[in-house]
Amino acid sequence: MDALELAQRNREILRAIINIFVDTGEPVGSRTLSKYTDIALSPATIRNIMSDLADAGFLTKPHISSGRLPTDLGYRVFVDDLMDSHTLTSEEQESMSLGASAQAAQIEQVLAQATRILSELTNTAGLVLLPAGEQLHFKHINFVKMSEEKTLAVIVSMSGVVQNRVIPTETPIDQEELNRISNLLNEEFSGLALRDVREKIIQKMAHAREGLDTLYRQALELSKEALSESEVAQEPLFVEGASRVFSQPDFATNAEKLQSLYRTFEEREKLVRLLDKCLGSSDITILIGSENDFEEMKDCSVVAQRYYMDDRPLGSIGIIGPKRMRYDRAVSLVEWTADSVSKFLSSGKR
Amino acid sequence: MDALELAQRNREILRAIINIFVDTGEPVGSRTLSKYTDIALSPATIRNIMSDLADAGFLTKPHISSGRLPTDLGYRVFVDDLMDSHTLTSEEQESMSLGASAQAAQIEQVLAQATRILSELTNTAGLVLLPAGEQLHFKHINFVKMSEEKTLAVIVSMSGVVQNRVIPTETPIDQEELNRISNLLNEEFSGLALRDVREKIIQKMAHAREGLDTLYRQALELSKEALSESEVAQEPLFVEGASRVFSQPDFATNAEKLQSLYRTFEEREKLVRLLDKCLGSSDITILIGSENDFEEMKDCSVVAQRYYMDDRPLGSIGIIGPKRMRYDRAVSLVEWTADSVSKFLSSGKR
DNA sequence: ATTAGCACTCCATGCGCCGGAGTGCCACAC
DNA sequence: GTGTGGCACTCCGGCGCATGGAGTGCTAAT
Repeated sequence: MDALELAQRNREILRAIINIFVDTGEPVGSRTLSKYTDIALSPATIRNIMSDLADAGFLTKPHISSGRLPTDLGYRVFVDDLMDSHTLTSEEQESMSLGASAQAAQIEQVLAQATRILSELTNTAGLVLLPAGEQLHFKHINFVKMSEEKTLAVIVSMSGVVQNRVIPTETPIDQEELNRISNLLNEEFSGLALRDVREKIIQKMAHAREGLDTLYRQALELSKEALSESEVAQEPLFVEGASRVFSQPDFATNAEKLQSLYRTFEEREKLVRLLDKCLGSSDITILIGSENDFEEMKDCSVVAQRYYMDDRPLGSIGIIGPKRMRYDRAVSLVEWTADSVSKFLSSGKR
Repeated sequence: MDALELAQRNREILRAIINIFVDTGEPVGSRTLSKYTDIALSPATIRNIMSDLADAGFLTKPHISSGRLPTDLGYRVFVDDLMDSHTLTSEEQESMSLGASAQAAQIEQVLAQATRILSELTNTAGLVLLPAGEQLHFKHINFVKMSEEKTLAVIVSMSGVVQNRVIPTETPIDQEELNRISNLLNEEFSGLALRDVREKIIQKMAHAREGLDTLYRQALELSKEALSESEVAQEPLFVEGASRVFSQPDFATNAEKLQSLYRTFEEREKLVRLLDKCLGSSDITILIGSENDFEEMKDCSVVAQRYYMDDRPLGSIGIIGPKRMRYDRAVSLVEWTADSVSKFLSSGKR
């Protein structure tokens, strides 16, 4: 029998073991299994099967004479093949309704709220990657003279994300002129992807070096600076409820791991990378344990999904929690959240 | 002998005990004290003095037969009267130089960087309260039409803080008109404190209900919404290096306390309140243990100081760490940081 | 007033013991 | 050959106990 096409019975047992382990956190023994499930087999038989499953790499045991628990691979086949799909209670669905209060809110606040709720419902850390870089489309730009040497650029994207950047200016430009420049740019670039705007600007600047009037050249100069890719000011990620992960019994014991986990959450950079990976796939992404490539998160899993504005993917939203989690619930809730957010952001406005 | 005017010798011993305890984290015994300090007294004598200091409320002991450690009150007299002032190394001073790279940065980034460095140098959590509310002065406002029902207001303050807010609009206003409104407001209100702007608007609206032309009335209407106090969108606080606090040996053992500490740092609201309290005093503020009124932070101390822009206090910057900290260093570093930031923000621009 | 000495307390550590849970394997039954 | 009962073995975790070290408080002597 091939490892991947397990006999139905073996699959059943693997499923039961994972369900119990997720519930209790204790390694599962053969007696427990024969007693507390409807599997009509003796412990001895179950032991044999468990041994097979262990040989196939789906189960492991912390000590030579203890019960079994799933490996990353075990979890993987579980989520891929064995998992029941979880249906959300109507309460759960309702608590995610981004109604009323969100109506007059900025996109950031809506996303933050959705993430907070997601974190609460799953008892894990909620994450959301904000629209940035490639995903942004130009809506409006505005320059404010802060001092003789500094100009502030405020860029509003179609999705409602606002970015600011300070631009050092060698020759002072007065506010009047800045206003005219803003108008010029707003007419010309409205609706384009930021990257296209960048390209266009560079093209124009290269194309007609002198032919343009000074105002227009200044406009290009400024906007090039304002839109430069490097060093985005905004933090592109919100994290909500990280403490929920820290206090999971799976971690709370191990001070070492705990610390590197803190730091990972604090630096955020690795979290960004994980969510960014999810942004690449239209399906829900599940990364189990070492499947995310960060050593210090090898006991964590990520479940994340893209959200959209009018069918254009903007960013991703999801959770990170202990490997031992209710994947069925997590998947449903993340999907539901991403859906709710997408609906909210898209034209119908719910 | 009054408790508050201790004999010089007793003060010396209290100082020594606190210094040693801060160093080692272990309760200090009489033998240690007579051995490792230049106090020329026998352990027995020291025991008597320690007993006096304990009676006066400056020392306590975790167990009946263990060494002594300072109470909150003990720390208090220490920082008020006994502490040597710490002089920063030139390295420390230099690492806080907010030079070059910060030149083209927004105020938020400068503050964040200063806080990060402060956190590193003190090995505690760095906090900074951003300018908000009362502290902000109107520089520039700008409206962007997001959709038929939503207008985005972008408010830039003199200090360079940018705030956004979404305003629901019942009757759509087109961008042209919004631009004119922006210009109107910018001319009228430039330089005023936001609160004064608010007041002025309300006055004007009450004063001449009908006499005004529609554009002007719309302008007032919109700006009133945009400047409304309630629910500031921005998070008014940055926290850097919170993990440094979590991993202090003083906490790492106690899972209970640790958890409520996580949450406190995550909610941030209490931290905001603490820093806000510091904003009220021109002196450096030190809150030891229960002196901050939050149960879950009774093992933490706060050291914070205001920072200024051109002699106007904008916000406060400081640290929060375990009660058992090097107060002398903390004070010097916080003062130095607040100073550096103030200098940076003020007219000379360093 | 200071100090030496002594009895006492308390904590942390190490050790041995034991019970419980579980495995692996062997031999037996169907 | 597939499933099962039985048995020996392993390992963890909790408990009791002894021990040593650090430190105090008190008393009596200087």
